Amino acid sequence: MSLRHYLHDLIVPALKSCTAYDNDPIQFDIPQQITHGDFSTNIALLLAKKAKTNPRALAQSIVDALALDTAVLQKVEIAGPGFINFFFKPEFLGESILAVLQDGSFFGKSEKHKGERANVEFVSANPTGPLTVGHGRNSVFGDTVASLLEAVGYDVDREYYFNNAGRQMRVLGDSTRLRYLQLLGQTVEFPETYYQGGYISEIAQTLVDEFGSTLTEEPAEGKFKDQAEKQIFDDIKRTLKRLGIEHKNFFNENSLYEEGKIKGLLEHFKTEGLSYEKDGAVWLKLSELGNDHDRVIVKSTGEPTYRLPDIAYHVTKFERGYDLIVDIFGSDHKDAYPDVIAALKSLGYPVDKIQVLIHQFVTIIMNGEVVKMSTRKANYVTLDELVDEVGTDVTRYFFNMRSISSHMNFDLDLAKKQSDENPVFYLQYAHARICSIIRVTQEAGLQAESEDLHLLVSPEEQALIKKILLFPDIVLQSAESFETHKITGYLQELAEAFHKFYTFCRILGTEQKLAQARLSLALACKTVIRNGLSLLGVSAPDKM
RNA sequence: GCCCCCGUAGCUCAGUGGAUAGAGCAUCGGCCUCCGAAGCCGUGUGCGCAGGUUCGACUCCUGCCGGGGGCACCA
Repeated sequence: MSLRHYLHDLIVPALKSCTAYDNDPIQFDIPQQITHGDFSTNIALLLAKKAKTNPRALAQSIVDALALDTAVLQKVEIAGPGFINFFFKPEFLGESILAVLQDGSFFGKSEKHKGERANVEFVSANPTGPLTVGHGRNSVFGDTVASLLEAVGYDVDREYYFNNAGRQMRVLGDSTRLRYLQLLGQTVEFPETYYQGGYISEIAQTLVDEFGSTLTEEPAEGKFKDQAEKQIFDDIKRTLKRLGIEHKNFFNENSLYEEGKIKGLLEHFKTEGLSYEKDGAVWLKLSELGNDHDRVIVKSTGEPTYRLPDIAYHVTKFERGYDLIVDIFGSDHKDAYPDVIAALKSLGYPVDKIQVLIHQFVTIIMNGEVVKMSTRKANYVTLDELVDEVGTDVTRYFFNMRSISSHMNFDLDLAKKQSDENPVFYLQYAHARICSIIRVTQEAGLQAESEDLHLLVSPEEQALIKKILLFPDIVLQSAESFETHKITGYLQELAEAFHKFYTFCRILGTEQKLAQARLSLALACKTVIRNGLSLLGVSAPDKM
């Protein structure tokens, strides 16, 4: 049980005894000043209005009603306008480290959402070219959100939605065909609007190697498209695997047509009076569902627009029984989802189970200039190239350390040149340092013992202990708010607390009982760093 | 014109309506006969502007200014 839970359970009976408390959330802050206690709550300030009394008086009656255990809490005081500040007993905090050592790799996880199933859809790039640095943010963030959800008990399916039909893919096939013909020595014009990337020629070369010149009459949508799709998809999966990302499901949009989902949906909209025909196209009456404009769902050519399969796709997510449906999009997709959600709502689905997470774009800076990226124009930096330059750990850490609502600058030159100064090394160094301490102290015949953890009362020890005990709260908050950067921020603070502990609290040369307790604390810290980095998909090396 | 995101230290960014707004990098200055100096300690007159909401606003609301993205019978 985290310290916050302890305080919550302590204060609720007191609140009920002296206010009209009806399960409002109770906030426990960690004050910036240590003189304001380990935790602080503003509950008296919030409830004073309802109770028609002044906050300090209410705080006093709450404190008077607390069933205090003096072995756990040293002091509870009222401060300022009516804050209630809690001071834990240092010896109790020291002994709490035992739970971390016992839980090991489970520490930080919980079973709050056990029995619930979640679908996290991310990447979902169509197989028209290699993943770019821009896809990196989506990929890494999505995978980490999935890991966080698993850590709080969800059964998570990672899913990749793709479309291997339509105009984009026809152009891809024809681009490959033209490169093939060029490789055979024919002079053909290669349109500017076609895929310009060098990978197209590589695919064409494999066709030359395998089939020679026998494909000159082959249609673009035959072998050319198939081969391009296969090679590109293999490439995408290989890139993702380098980042430790593996999807359980690859959902092909085409299966929605094959299984009649599209047709059924169209008929449903028609019979419900939610669609109509105009100018030879079928429109969805989104204006009646609370959105601004009606939208075309079937073009006058008879081809559906992306909205129709997107709706059908989300219907399958509900049909597959997920309790939580997470969609991770770049900001260019933000105009699409309100239409999809409105349509799903009209179909009677509980759309509050859907969480749409939109990340802002990554701005790539190369040679001091902003690079505008386009797969078609091939002026991108691939995700593979980024991993080549800075490695998996730095890539994953970097994309996770910023809030997704912020635009992100990615200075490639800086990332390459100063990778030694990347914050991820600060954490890994702390971990490697602890591993080294364990090696050296073992050689000196010292073992970690949990008998005397109450001896850990110095400021540096207490600061580190409090950080460590906070980890389960951070994991839960990060998971439920879908914010991976809370983990990276926390780990920075944890590593800082450790490095200070290391500097001021020596183990070797200290009285044996205290030395054993300190070694236990170092071990607990190692456990949390490792667990935290593991959530992020970053390695925790024993040596660097 | 409409919609979304952003504006916090020289730079990159944190900051669930709480008490004296933080970190990393950069600058300058200290600390290794002692468990890893990839570390520690010190060093800074910063919340775009103007109103409003309230006990309290970087945080919520309105307007303005500035930057990014999106507004197709493309996906």
